[in-house]
Amino acid sequence: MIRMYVYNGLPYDVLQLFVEMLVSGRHSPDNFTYPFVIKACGELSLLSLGVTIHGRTFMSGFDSNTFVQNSLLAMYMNCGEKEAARRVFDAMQERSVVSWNTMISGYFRNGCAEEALMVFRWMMDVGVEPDCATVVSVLPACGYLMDLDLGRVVCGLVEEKGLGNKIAVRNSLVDMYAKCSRVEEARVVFDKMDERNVVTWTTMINGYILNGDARNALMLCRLMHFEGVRPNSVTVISLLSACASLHFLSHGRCLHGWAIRGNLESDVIVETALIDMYAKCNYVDLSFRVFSKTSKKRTAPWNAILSGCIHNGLPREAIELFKEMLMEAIDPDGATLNSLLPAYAIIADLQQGTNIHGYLIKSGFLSRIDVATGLIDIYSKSGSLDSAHKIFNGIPKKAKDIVSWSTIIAGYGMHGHGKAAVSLFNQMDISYVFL
DNA sequence: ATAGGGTTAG
Repeated sequence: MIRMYVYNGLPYDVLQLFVEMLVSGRHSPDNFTYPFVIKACGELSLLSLGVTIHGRTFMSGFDSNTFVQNSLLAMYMNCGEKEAARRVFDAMQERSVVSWNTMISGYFRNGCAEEALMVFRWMMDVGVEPDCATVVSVLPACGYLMDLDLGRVVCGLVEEKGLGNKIAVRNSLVDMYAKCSRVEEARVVFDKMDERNVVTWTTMINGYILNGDARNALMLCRLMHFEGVRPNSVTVISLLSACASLHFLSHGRCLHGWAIRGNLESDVIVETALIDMYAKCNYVDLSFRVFSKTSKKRTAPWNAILSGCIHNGLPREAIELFKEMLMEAIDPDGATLNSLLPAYAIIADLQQGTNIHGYLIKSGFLSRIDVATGLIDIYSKSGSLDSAHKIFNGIPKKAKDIVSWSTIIAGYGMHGHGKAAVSLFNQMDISYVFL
């Protein structure tokens, strides 16, 4: 019964049934029950319940069962508790390949790519035989860290051990090469595949875009269409960004059509990408048309329309939209402000600049270096070099970066204070220049 | 019977 709920994706019902089982007291859970229940806790990110059940497995002696331990590893990793997972892993007497794979993918998903590679190397050192899941867990970490050498080692393992039969394994190889800036090698793997799915095509298309080759990305789009593979929302988003960077309006409109036919256009991320594409093609009216149909409960489409207004020389509209956004109680984020602040720098109105300064203090966004830099630019373009310098001085010394220095120096320069600009330039840590 | 496994915007 519990298994049926797991297979049908009903983790909450799994837990309910487990509680009923405990309350009735007629049956006690065993080493087959616990993995299902622990998995349900992980899926729902119910850490405290997971810890309680971990305690129960300990009391009943099932915590030495490898299946139970592996499900605990996965549960802790799903809840972001990598230290707890590591403690379970370290205490394990017997580790299966699943234990190692869970640690590798768990570390990577929790933002610890280095640890993921460390576990993989450790696994190889102790002579554990890798499988398909090992490969698809370790390759994203290689790509993220651009560790091409290790990526090639894994590629060698795939050939040597014959792990390349699954499409997912080849897909992750394509992605790894593309992320390591080896788009030609990615293409070699791609061309050698005798079976490809929508993820394969999307990964290769995205690989070209990542490497600044939007034209080849769009070329591949034709081939994909020709082979009868239907794009999903990820594919459409990648292709829209290619159209945006090339200002290919007609191709972008065609993709908009694909999105509508594929029922993808109500996906917020797709809507956001459409708004962005139309704006970058300088058709912000079309961006507004898409924006008017979005749910407006999410931050992303607002950010896209704000930056679209700036791109199309509409700073006042951007400011109005931001006010509307606050009225609708949508939470702005760092990206919202990075899109908005240039609007104030363009209109160069000191009063309005002071108003937004107040908002940045109240909201706490001023502690972000990029936001503070945006405000320096607003003040210097509005003619208040004093205020600009005060903001600049407010940034801790070691947090100052090349952008904040350039902004304040440009401020002095544009007001004809050449000497002050040069003096500031000389105060700047010269190592920035070479970064 | 039970555990792990690919691509995602601003």
